[in-house]
Amino acid sequence: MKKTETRIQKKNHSAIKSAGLKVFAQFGFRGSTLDQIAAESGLSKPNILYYFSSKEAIYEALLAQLLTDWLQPVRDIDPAGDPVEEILKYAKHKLKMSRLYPRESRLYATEIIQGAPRIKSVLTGELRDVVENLALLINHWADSGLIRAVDPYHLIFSIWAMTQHYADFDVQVKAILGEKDHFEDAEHYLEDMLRRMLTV
Amino acid sequence: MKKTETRIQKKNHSAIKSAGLKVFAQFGFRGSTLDQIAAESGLSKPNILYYFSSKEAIYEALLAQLLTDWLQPVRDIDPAGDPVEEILKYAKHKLKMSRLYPRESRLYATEIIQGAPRIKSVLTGELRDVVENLALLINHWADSGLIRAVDPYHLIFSIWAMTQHYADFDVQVKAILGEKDHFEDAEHYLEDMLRRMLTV
DNA sequence: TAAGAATTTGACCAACTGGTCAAACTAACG
DNA sequence: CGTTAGTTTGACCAGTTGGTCAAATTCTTA
Repeated sequence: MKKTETRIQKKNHSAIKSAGLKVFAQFGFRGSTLDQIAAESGLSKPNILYYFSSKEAIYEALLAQLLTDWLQPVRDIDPAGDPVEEILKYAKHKLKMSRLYPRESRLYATEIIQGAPRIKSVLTGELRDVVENLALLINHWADSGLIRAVDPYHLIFSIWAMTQHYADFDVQVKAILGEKDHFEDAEHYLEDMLRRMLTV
Repeated sequence: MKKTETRIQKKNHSAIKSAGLKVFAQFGFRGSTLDQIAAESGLSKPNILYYFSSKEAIYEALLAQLLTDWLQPVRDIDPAGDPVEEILKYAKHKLKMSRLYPRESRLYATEIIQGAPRIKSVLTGELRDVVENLALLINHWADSGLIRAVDPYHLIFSIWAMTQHYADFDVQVKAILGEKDHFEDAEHYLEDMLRRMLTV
């Protein structure tokens, strides 16, 4: 039942979302204007509203996409794999997302900081379930003696915090470390930390 | 040369800053309105502008205060103290700030995420210097064999990221862990992590 | 308690906001 | 090529925004 988009629709939908991401990630929902998105996308304001019914619709389309991309890698953790390597794989994946898609990370961060008014139900629903399952798996691994016993929730939080930090606080990191790429060192540190935490 | 504030000035300056903190921390600078701050503080909009020359002036007063409070505990680290305990003391202090002053943390986070347009010079100046000194100290401790050799910058980032996470991502943490206080567990996890990282 | 200083406010303004709409324009396709 | 569906826009609107200002009110202090 999915209407096929025309060539122009495809192009403009994506141009608007791309511009919206740039603007919303920097100013948050209320701080962003349709005029900014219009300027950034190269389309006129009425034209933007021809493709999305409102400013809010653009924002929500971005959030929806984001949440999917966010949750998938958690689900991809293999209960049958090597525990330390699986957690490390996940952490490195998140770090890579911070490097490649810092704006997505910032958009998510501003939404959460503002109290997550539009996605609270996802947080207490899908996200919570996914995290709970992962926590159970980590506890199971610990019980089996495959990793050291740690609080699974705070382990997950620490991975999120550390990886997203490099996207969200990018200017601060760069102010301190300079402009050269610091992700390699970050990955090394993260790996070292997780191995120390998880190795028996 | 500091003009002494009248009783009313003292009261209203602080009421405005308190209201401004609440509003700015949630919506960012551009997303916040003077009307919101007026409503929150119980003062009229023109009255607010009698005490602060502009919306921006309120925001900047808050940021200035924040940066001072932020940097002091780094300076308080004692080079003559026990390295692991000093770092732990600092990390716990930061975590306590996240618990007691989450709005300050969120205000800072939104400013940084938005590219730190008004405090970039502080980041590349004062903050950078303070962090550089701390990094030198940590390296010195490592050279003396008092702690394990770790990248001092990423160590600092990991402390910032993990502690501020509990303030900035509060709704997400609560969505996953429920409403009960989780700071005790967080502190235990943080201490465990740092000891593992730093102990030779 | 009266004068002067400090405080508060209602009315107002120009710029900007998200959004509408009819008309004009362009692409696609038989 | 002509018709129609899809696209784009200029003009416009009502509500909100940060900020001003003169007048009114309240405090302080001699």
